[in-house]
Amino acid sequence: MQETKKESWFNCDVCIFKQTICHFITDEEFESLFEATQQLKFKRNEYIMKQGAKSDYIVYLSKGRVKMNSETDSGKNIILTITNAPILLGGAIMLNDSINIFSIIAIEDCDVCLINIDILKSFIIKNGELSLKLLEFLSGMFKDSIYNFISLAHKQVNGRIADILIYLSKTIYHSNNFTLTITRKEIAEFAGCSQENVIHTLTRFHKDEIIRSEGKSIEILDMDKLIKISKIG
Amino acid sequence: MQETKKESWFNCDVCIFKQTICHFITDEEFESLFEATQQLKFKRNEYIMKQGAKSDYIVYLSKGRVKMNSETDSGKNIILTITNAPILLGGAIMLNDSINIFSIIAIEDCDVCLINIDILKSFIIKNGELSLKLLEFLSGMFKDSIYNFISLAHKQVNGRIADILIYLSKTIYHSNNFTLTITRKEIAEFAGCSQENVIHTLTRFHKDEIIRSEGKSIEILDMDKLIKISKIG
DNA sequence: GCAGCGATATGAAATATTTCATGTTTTTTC
DNA sequence: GAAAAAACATGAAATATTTCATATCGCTGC
Repeated sequence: MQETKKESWFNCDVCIFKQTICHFITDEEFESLFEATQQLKFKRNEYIMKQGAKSDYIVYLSKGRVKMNSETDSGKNIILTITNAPILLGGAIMLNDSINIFSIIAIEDCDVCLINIDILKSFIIKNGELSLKLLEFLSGMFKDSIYNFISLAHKQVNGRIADILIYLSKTIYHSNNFTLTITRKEIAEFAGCSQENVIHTLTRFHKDEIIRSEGKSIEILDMDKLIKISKIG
Repeated sequence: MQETKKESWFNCDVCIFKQTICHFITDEEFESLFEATQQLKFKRNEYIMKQGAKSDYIVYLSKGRVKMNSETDSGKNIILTITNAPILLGGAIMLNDSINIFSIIAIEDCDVCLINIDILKSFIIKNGELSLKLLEFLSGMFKDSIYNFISLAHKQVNGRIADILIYLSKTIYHSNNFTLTITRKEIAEFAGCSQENVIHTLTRFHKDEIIRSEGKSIEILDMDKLIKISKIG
């Protein structure tokens, strides 16, 4: 992890967070927030936010993809959801607790700004409209994790793998033909089943010509069939 | 469901929501919010908020207990969490969407105030500190549902039933000896397994003298053992 | 107070999933 | 470029869970 100088690394001109917040605060106020912000790069599998740790910043993910991960004492993981930049990741502030109940981990190389919560809160207190706007930003990831919860609880493995393939295609990679940036093990953690079961299911979908699966490369051949499997569960 | 006159039903003097919000808004502002608020009573199994419906209010549960429920097209249910009064239930506003992705259903007779979102938002815009306070109120239910998600994903049925018994004892009924206000079927929907599996597990815990189970009456005999089962999963 | 319905309970058979063992392929490190 | 490690793949056995059939108990409605 490499700490960088201000504005010498990320292209702040196209930053959606900056564009949004500058509607509500002055340039001077933005400068004070920016001075307190850390711009960092994370490599795949590095922790952006650590479960169990205290946290006094929120994360603006300007580039890359992350997973929202929960780990048991015995080292078992569950992925609550996966998400794309650009996005604001609230972690603790979202759930009103200073201790993170899950980790946020890079699944690809990521560009991240760590934004000081106390300064941000001081702007929120002065400008209530800002809080509604930030809430708008912060809620997406939780919604997706609730959809995953619902999938996990309602469906058998076929339906869950179908859900995940659809989610990856439509929301993460924006293509029916994509190169995975997560392993089969991570897909299993996302689906709440064993790695062998994921591999068996992907193989069966490949044989049924629903997908074409060649290592990390996945192509959705029959989205309608996949959606049908998702619905059946 | 019975609509009632203002202040002729609930004891508003002890209302935590009123006490809290009156720190941030004037009596006149409170009056205008109150005039737009509906005070309602719900019986067990009545819908306070309906999945798939639009919603322009948030719910203050002043008395009773509710479940946060998701239903599939085929009628299968999952309970994301169960919660006690007094609590503020945000539904859509929490996830920044006007359509509810889950239902809130009474599991006992409930007293509820439906609070107009637009009026509340107009206060938030004027007073940013209020938004932080409301966020504090609104996040608890989601946090509990995330804990349930994590339990569901990490653990086998024994561990999940143990988790639920602990949660009911410590958070819902505040006693090691309680009368259930949910059925075995609802416990199964909360645990994401079959009703027979819940009954088998409760019977086994009864035989192992971890709990005493007599119909709706449950007593936790060995909380340490239950916690151990919860940890093992 | 009784009949009917819903909830609870039990145990066995069927199904879904995990675990295990082993091998192959791909990626990473030196 | 090669060796080692990680990821992927396969199939069978073991385990967890659901489904099914049946019976009993408790609650609701008339």
